[in-house]
Amino acid sequence: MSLKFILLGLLDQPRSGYDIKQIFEGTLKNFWNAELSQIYPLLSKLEREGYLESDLVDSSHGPRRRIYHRLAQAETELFDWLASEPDMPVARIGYLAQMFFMEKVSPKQRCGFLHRLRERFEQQHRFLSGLTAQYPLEDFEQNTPSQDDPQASSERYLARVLTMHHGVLRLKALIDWCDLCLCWFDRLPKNS
Amino acid sequence: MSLKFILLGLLDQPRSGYDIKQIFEGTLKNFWNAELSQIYPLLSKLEREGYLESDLVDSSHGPRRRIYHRLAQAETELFDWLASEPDMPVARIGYLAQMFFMEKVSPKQRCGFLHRLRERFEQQHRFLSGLTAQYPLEDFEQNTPSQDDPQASSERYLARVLTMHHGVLRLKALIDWCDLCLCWFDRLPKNS
DNA sequence: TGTTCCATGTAATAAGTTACATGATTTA
DNA sequence: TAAATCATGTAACTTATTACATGGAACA
Repeated sequence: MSLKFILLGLLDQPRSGYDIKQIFEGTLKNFWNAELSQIYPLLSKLEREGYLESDLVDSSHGPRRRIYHRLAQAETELFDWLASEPDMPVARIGYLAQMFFMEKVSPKQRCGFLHRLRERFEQQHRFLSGLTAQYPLEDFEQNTPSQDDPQASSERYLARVLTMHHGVLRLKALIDWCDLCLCWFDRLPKNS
Repeated sequence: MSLKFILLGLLDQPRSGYDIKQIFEGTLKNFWNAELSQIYPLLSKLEREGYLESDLVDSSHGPRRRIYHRLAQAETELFDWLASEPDMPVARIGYLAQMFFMEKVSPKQRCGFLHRLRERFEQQHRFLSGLTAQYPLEDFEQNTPSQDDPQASSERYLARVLTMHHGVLRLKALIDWCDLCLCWFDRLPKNS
């Protein structure tokens, strides 16, 4: 159900399904993803249900594009979703399921697994750290210049910058956890 | 696909679908969940495919139970899964999707949302902290007594204790993130 | 006698992935 | 001329959720 609201949220300005997929690939992929084969049918369903309208627009450099824009009903339900309870479904963490049974394999395999896991976390952490460095929180300070345009600039994007910080803090904790695991696995006799 | 291996992993001793659901509710729910309506059909599919066998056993206090046990093929594929790459599908974090659009609502609603989120993390963190306290890592030290029984006790469960620590560290980071968000939202003018 | 727990299943629906099909335009 | 990118879709399949159906045993 969340994907519906993500699409409605991204249509704060008119966009095509292809445009939306670019946004998933570029910035949203840290906390959500959707394939074009899921986006296109859902957009047309939302149009049938009265959330959206679309126009076919010729493109200067490719085939015609179907550009969607959102209607009043979309904004109402979007705001309801934002004001409702935090969406926290059951976590499904595949690598932790593997970890749960990891006692079954050799110490060498256990450590190999954790090193590979750590390296992946490390990569994502480096990427997100670099990204957040480009948007310092200090720029959102209230006694900063450019208070003349209350609607534009800084305030509009604070929430989005904070979503990046979520990844940074989370990944740091997961890297620490890998180190904790490697540390304790090493204290076990190597003959099991 | 992970659920298949979780079921195979849990069948290190003979169990029924109902037994397995109890384990999900009790300890696995921190990183996975499955309903009985998913477990029963998958168990019978895995039996058809030659991973499992089952027997109908009368119960002293209720209807007869179908008890599954795993076969050689199950163990082979289970070990392959454990030695393979860490299973890290695209994260789908609904509350972060909400956060991404949170600029659209009032500061009061934003903070309400984050306080509710923080409270949920706090609850889970308290629960898992209490649980890990019952299984101190020090008990797994290699120069500890009871090295006389190498197969039993401590070593067998270290990986499982470490999966709990994953939750503790992760939730601590998420609580810190909520505090960071609340701190920076408070610095914004209250009139938007 | 009603509620909870034990126990196993099916059916319908929703959400997500992979594969397939089509065709224009741009770039190497 | 071949490959990559732009652009929109359908079909088949897998995974997960919710609702439904059944019936015995324990307990209050």
